[in-house]
Amino acid sequence: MQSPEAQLEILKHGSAQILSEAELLTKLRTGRALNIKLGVDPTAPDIHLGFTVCLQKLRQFQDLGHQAVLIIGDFTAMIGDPSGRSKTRPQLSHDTIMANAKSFQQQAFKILDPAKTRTVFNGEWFEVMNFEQIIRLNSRVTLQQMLHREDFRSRMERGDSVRLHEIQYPIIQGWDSVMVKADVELGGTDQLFNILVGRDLQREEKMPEQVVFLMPLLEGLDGVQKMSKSLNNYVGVTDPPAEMFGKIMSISDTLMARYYTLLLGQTMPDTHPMDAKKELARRLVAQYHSQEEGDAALEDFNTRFSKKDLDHAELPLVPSDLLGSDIISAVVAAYVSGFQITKSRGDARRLVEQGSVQWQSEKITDMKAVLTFASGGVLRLDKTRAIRVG
RNA sequence: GGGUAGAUACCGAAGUGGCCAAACGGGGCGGACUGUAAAUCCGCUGGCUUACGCCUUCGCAGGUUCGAAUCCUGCUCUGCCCA
Repeated sequence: MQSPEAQLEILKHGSAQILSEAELLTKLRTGRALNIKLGVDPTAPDIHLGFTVCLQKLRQFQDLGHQAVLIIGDFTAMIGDPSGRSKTRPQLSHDTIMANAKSFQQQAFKILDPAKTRTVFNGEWFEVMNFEQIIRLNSRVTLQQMLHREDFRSRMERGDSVRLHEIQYPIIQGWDSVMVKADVELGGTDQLFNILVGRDLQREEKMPEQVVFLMPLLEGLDGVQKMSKSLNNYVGVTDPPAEMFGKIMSISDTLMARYYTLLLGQTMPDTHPMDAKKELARRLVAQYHSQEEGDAALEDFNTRFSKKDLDHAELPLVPSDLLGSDIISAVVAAYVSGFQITKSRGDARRLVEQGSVQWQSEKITDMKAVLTFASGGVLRLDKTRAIRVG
């Protein structure tokens, strides 16, 4: 095992903030395997690259001989966190959550070492709590403390509602830390407050306090807002190779540098930005699928977009009898059958009108055009999608 | 419980009887230019229609009117102030 000082050096890389390094060093010096906590709410079955930033760090801890404690928030997920502006999150059934948790773990283990991971569900201790215990837990935290939290404060200033149970979230999360005796809690920078509450609770329980270990938040594909499902700017770990590759190719150059450090832990190579981006995309596909699929995705991207050779690209096959003979119906059918995307006829008409649709590399802008979709022909729909007539 | 302001399309926001499928901004999509980058320019952005046009939509349910996002009644939800 590496010296505590060396470990700290390794761990610091890529982190946003550690409270405090001195405390962490002290813990590392004890020489025992530390409990490194990371919590997740299994509200969706798949995870995205944003979350892997923390998972990678956790893996690093494991490689240094520490114990990962992955907390699946089955309890918290079931309540449904209604934060966010407009809609209340649908409450999930226990079955859905457990299914999500299962696929979540599967994906997390693409990064984590299962041998050094303890997975626990927080329903284990919360479901059995009675009201008295809950009140008692609540008595440990002040309202002022909770209201100081940035996102609550700003929501109140904006005049948005904050429901009472939301201010319990930090407490719930903090109690998790007590239950698993966390030495370190990992999280994004937006977790600072929650993790600090964990420290408070641990102190009250006369326990050593956990170190707060924050990772930067990964920006989503738009390059501005943090990667999240609801903003639809994410790359899912389970996205098919071509899609994953394509999404990465669409990011800005600035963002690419960041992805290199946060997702690969490396600096961006000093090549042409486009080559650097292809390399980034290839490696991410390789990591979450396989080396071969990474190479294949790169090759396919090259034929499709760099050489603009749709004829030799891998495209979904759509039987000609589904397409009909008018272009509008064909486009709609191609979206549904090739990509499971529902477009209205108006959408399709717009695409045709605006010159997005091509049949056999010829732009079709006349929506009255009657075409024969011969087998093997390529129908281009938009920038990224095309189908082959089967 | 009392008072008061509000609920408009993906989001923000205008519109307060007909000229409203609803200004404007953002986002999204498409085109040109590119490196599926950035920047810029142009177009589109409820459904059906080649089109004329038709249909559904302005929190929900009723009502007034030739005609309602706009007026009336009730309900639901939210902010703020008071208790």
